[in-house]
Amino acid sequence: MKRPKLVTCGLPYANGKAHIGHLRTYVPADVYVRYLKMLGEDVIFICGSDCHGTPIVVNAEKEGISPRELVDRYHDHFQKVFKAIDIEFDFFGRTDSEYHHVRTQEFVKKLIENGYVFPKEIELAYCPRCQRFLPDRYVEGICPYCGSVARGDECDQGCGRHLEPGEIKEPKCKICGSNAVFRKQKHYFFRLTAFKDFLLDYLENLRGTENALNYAKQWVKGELKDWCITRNLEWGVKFPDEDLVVYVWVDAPIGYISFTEKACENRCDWRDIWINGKAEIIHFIGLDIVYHHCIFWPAMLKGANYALPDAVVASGMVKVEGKTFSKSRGYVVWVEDYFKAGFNTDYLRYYIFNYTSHQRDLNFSWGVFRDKVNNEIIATLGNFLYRVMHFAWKNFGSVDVSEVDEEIMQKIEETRDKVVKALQQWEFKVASDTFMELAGFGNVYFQNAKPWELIKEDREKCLRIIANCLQLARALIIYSFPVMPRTMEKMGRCIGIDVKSSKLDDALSLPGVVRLERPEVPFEKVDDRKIEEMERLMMKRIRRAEMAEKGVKEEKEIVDIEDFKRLDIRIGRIVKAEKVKGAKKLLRLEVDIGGEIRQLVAGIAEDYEPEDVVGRLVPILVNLKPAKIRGVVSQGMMLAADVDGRPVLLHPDREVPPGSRVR
RNA sequence: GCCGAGGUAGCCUAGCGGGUUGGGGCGCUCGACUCAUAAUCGAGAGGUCGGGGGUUCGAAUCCCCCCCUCGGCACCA
Repeated sequence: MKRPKLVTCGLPYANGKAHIGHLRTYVPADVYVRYLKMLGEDVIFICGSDCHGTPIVVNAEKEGISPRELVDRYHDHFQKVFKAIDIEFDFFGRTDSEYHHVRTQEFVKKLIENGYVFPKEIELAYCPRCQRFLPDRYVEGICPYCGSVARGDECDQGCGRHLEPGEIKEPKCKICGSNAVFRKQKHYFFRLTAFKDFLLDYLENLRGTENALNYAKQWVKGELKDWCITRNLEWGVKFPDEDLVVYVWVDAPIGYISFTEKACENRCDWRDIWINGKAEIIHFIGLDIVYHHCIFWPAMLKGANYALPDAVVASGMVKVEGKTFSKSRGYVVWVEDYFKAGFNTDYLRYYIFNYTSHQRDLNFSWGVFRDKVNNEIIATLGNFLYRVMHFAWKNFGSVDVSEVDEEIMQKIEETRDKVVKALQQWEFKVASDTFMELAGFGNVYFQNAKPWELIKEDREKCLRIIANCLQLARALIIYSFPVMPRTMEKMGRCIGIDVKSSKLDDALSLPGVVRLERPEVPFEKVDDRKIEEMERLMMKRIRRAEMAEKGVKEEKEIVDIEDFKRLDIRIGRIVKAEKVKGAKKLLRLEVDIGGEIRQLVAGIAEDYEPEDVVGRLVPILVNLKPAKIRGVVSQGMMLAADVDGRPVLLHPDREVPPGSRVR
């Protein structure tokens, strides 16, 4: 009997909508689990909402609702999303439920009992008006080193230094804006430092993706610090005998245990998995939470006498159209957007699973999405399935597939072996490329065998060819089912396979007589107009975010033509340019504005060299009140486009005399 | 700044215990075919292997320096 497996996904934080970054972890995990099941493994797949923590409390407050109401909303949302995209957890729980609190408290008590938790007085920012202690990200003040505006724990806009509690000057509460004070308070710490040797040893044997393991090993070799595991909040799991809750990163991973308990009800004993170590535990996470899963979590488990994870599989981060994923800057693809577009959900599953190595960053692009769907899924895989099934149905109706060429069976078996091997190495792109290659092989075979000619001359021979092709099609449907379950279930029906209950090895056995139904077209093409629409939606979102960030209003107030006429704008020719001493952004320009040479200062030195601009025609606002900049008098202003804060020079469509008016 | 991952043709990538002309896929060009969703099949063009230096008879592959991208840096999920 093989060791059963428990597969988990990093818990989505119930504070925002599902986006493509979430799917980057969940889709491959789901596909992996489906393959395991088709390999006959006993596997439990769990996940759930992470419901605690400060941001949820603060956001709920902002909206004037309770944290639970906020969590309800996103918990439901995620469940709907997962259902819609065929991510099938055996259990999807939530960390604000009773059973999870019970499990967490028991866990923490065990840590205390084993001597791994100790109290310590620390100084924390406290807002007298809100009457509460403030997490660092809700404290704003002045950096004692450089004088910039800084947040509680780091001078994020200035010198970048890490700030210790109590260091920041003039602390203010970011929520209500009033002055904060520092107060001492007793908190509890987890003795992470006691686990250094254990972790070094453990990480040597932990399996998973290298990006996670190397990163964790490096951290542990350095200095570990004990870890504060309590917070001043009402919302969360109560810390035993204190008016504090446990830190969300303590209780969230314990969700893996409490959700397993629920998933195991009437099925198995969760203790076999989490206490007795009888199952293999595999965590799928995003690269951003490696620290918690490879360091905190194993130490906690060890400290509380639980079983340890066997593998941590970390997915790379998602970029959007080449830019760093950012909700606030608009570089985000919500799963809802995708649903609204009405695309087959299997496309997105394939795209995410196949786009690049699981460990690498995935650069989401609607254009690439369209190409992959139209050229790979449809042209290669879909076309092979359809041309074979359609040909067989139209010409024969039923085909005896009790005998298939050795060459074909070998190819099918090779493909299975390669897929399985790739999965074991978490090389998901390789796994899916492998069955796509089989589809390519099928197309070549069909093309070379020319059954459409044979049917006229040698019906028997044609039938043998088609039997071979049908066996290839069966294999393809089975092998690609975990990635594209919805479509492959449909295609399976046309060819008489119940894929849902199939095993991978079924592709290696012969079905006998296959009765064909009129095949459905497996996939609809992705339309360019739809893609353009999605791109426009994203551009709109990005632009709106940029506006909001810069604080620029959509349009300035309406002005009279007379107001505009007051501005004297002319085309001038730059006749001389040099850098302003001591200023890296400034150039001193001499500009011919039509019989008169003006001196002005322009902030373009970071983007243009003096010799690049001499001779150029540029628009100049000549009646601007003169100003002294860095000791140099500027009699006017050169106009330029502002692109992300960088100047881009403007010039007339054709040569015009200096002094020409702009109106 | 520190740590990790990465930088190979327009895009996705293989190769990285050094060794015959750096593989594959998409796109592109040309040709073939028509069973099939203008799908398929064949051929071809396209690369200073991030930059520079070094080791070597020989480097994408080893060493040094630099540049760029992404993630993390713990009381922030």
